[in-house]
Order: sequence, then C-alpha cells, then structure tokens
Amino acid sequence: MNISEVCNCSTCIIKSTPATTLNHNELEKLCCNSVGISFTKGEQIIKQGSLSTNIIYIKDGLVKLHMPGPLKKDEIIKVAKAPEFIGLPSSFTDRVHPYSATALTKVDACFIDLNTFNEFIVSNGDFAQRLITCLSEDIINHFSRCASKTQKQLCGYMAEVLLFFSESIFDSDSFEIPLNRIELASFVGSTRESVTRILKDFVDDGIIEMDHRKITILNAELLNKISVTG
Amino acid sequence: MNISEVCNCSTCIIKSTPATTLNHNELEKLCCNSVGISFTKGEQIIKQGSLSTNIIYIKDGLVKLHMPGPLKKDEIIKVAKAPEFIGLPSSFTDRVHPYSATALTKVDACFIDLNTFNEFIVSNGDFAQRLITCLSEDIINHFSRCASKTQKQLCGYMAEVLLFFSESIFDSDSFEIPLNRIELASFVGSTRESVTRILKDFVDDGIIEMDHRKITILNAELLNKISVTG
DNA sequence: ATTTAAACGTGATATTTATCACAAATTTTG
DNA sequence: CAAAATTTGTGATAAATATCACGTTTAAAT
Repeated sequence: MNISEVCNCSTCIIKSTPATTLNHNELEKLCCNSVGISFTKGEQIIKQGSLSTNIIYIKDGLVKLHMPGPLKKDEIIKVAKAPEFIGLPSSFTDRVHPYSATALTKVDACFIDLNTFNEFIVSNGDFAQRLITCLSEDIINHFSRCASKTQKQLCGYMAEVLLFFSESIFDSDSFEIPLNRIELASFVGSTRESVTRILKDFVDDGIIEMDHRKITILNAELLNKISVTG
Repeated sequence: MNISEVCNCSTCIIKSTPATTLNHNELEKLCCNSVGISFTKGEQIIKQGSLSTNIIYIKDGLVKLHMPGPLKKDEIIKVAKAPEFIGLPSSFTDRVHPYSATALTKVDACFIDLNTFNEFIVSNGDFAQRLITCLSEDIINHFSRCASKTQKQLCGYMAEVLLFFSESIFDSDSFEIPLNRIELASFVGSTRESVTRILKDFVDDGIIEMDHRKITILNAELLNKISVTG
C-alpha cells in the first residue's frame, strides 16, 4: 500500500456517478480531502472490525469482500470490479466494517474523508440521489446472488459464477480466475474438493477448457442452461 | 386492501426516521402525496415484476418479502416488522420490483408518491442522509443473514430463525410463528419435511415447546449455542 | 355438519455434498 | 537450484438433506 502521485479530482476521468454531479468548487474540496492509494495483489484494503473513517472508491482493479461467517469459514460476499465504492454501508451505520476487503489484483483506490462526503450528501441533492442509487443496486444484486446461492445446487451456482466472471468481470470467454480453489469454494459456499470436482465435470463434458486458473468457456449456451436449471 | 380513514402526517406518531427531519411544510406536502392503505393477512402488497411507483412504509404489522428464486421455488428474503420501509431499493433503480411483499398479519401501510419522496431527498439533506442509513442497515443485515444461511447447517439456522422471531419480532419467549411449514422452509432455504424434523428434534430435546405454530422457547441458552455452533 | 381441501408428520430411500487421507503438482523461499 | 511450503486432484466414506409416498390432522367451504 502506498500513496499515489498527485491526482486531481477535477480532471479525473474515472469519477463515480455521484461525483459527476459535483461542481468545480466541490471537486476542489473533494480533491483536498481524499488520497489516492495503491494496493498490490493480496493486500488488505478493509479490515473487518475496523472503523470506517473513509469512503473507499476503487478506481482500478478487482477486490474481494469477505468475512469470516458465523462459523469460522471465510466467506466471499462479493467480487467487486472498479469503478465502484466498497464499504459504503458501514460508513453510514455503526461505522464498524462487518467485512474485510482484499485486493485480487493491483488496485488503485481513493480514500475520501467521510465528513466531506457527508457534506456533499447534505448540500447536493443530486449527489445524494446518485449515491442512493448505488446502494440500491448493491442491495438488489446481493438479493439475487443470495437467492441463487441458496436455491441452486453446486453445479448450477458454479456455472453462474463462471458466467459472472466471463460476462461481468472480464467480458471475455477466456480469463484467469482471480481466486484459488479455496477462495472459489468460499465464494460459492462449498469446499475446495467439491469445486475441483465440478470444474472437472465441466471439462469432461467439453463445456470449459482449463489450465490451472485459466478458464475458457467453450459452450456458453450449455453453461447457461446449467446455471438456469440449477 | 382498502384506503384508511384520514390520517395526518404532521401528527403521525409512527414517523420513519427520515420523516422526522421534515419541517411543517414538508409534512403537509407528504400528507397530500401519500395514502394510508390497510391489508389483511395474506394480501399482496408488492407484486414481483410490477413497477415501483410508490414508496411503501409499513406502519403496523408483519410482512414477508419473497421471490421465486432462480429456480421455481419461492424464497422468503426477509420478514419485516413495522415500522419499516419496504421495496426502497427498487424505487431507486430500475423501478421493477424484484420481489413480492405479502402481509403476514393485518398491515397498515403508507403509499408515498415517489416524486415527492425524491424532492425531499434533493431538497433536504438530513432526509437523504437518514434514508441512506436505512438502506445501509438493510444491506448489512442482509449480508449477515445470507452468510448464516450458507454456512450454518439447517439446525443451526433454524435455531437462529427461532431466536430471530423471539428477540427481534415478538420480544417474547412464546409466540406464534407467522409462517406455515412451507413458508418456514422457504425462509430457511430447505424443505417442509426437514423443517418438521428439526423442530421435532428441538421439542424432543426439551429446547422448545410446540403446539402447531405456537412456539415456546424453553432453553434459549442451548438454542443460542446451536445457532452459534451451526 | 359434512365434505373438501390444505397443511402437517413420518418412514424409507436417494442424492448431494462434506470430510478425510494422501499423492502429485506447483509455487515460494532460502 | 534445491528444499519447503502451498495448492490442487482424487478416491473412499460419511453425513446431511431432499425426495417420495402415504396417512393424519386441521382448517375451509358448501
């Protein structure tokens, strides 16, 4: 983790949706009250249990949100792709982060002073509204992920996850999964061994090609069918 | 469903947190742009797939939020207890409700015009901020519910759900579950038969007493241990 | 009050997934 | 580059839960 070279909010081209509503003065203010920080792969960005004193905006890279669930096991709640805020909800409730966030790739983030952010919410209605939209989208996405996870059986949900990486993260049929088997298991809510077996089945059935973490989807249609069927 | 007698937002004593920030004029405006509607047990308040044209605030009663998951099965996402907003996230995204809401008891609700609500967000920063807090709490709660559901095994999660009803909904060791066995199954993500068996086990072990839907928790400590252990 | 339908309980069985144990492969480290 | 550590694959087995089939009870309707 290290603080990046100077960067300017006014000229930033990776502005968040709420930030696009800010005027010149507000952008100046944002700039004075935020820092750019880079993380290398594997570095922790949010530590579970810590106080949320900054709004965190991911400008570049992939991040996993994860928490040690009610039992000991680490559970990956979400794989987030820049540009996106992370940890917003905890900033607006009791301030204690209920989950950790860890960089899955090199990550560029902005740490924004929470008070400044709150001032924008209060003084700039459009800003507030866009922020509300961000939060709402997050909820709805999480609802559907959760429903899939509980209802589908493993192969169905694995299929969904592969399609998620292909379509939502890498926009390609061929990609390198940014998670090892254990992480993948904690993402789909299963075990390393079961994940291995399901992936092997997919390979055997000619649905995917696999070389370690590198995956190529050969039959997206069938994969989709498996995902839908459960 | 029928429209209630006149009620006045200014004098309403069940105001939502955001609404407490409204001044006299704003409350008048709220009053002119909302209707009180009552639902009987079993009536649908939100229909999945319908357009969200109103903000819905539950003033009294219990509601289940549920959706036919990726597979056919109906899944209960949440049991909500008044006072609480329901369906907020869909109002601020694509407007299509991803889930249904059904009254579990007699319910009194306010339907508030979405545009009026949006005007408050834009013009009243405190209102916006409180609303953001509501949404944030919802996300965080859902995260932890989802983590429990995926990690715990059935008896652990059933224990958690019984404690939830006891502590968060009825504030009593003895209560009548507002769900039948099928609904209970779709709440815990299992089947009617499995739910029956687990409950029977609890009875056999002297942890609860049960007469149909009426449940009395005899050994909360042990129930809590089961919930925590998984 | 009788009939009908819905909800519930229960045993037998099947399926899915977890767990355990260990070997092979890969990556990291000194 | 060799040694150590980590990650991964795989079979055998166990555990948890789903499914099926049916009988019983409770609630609803005529």
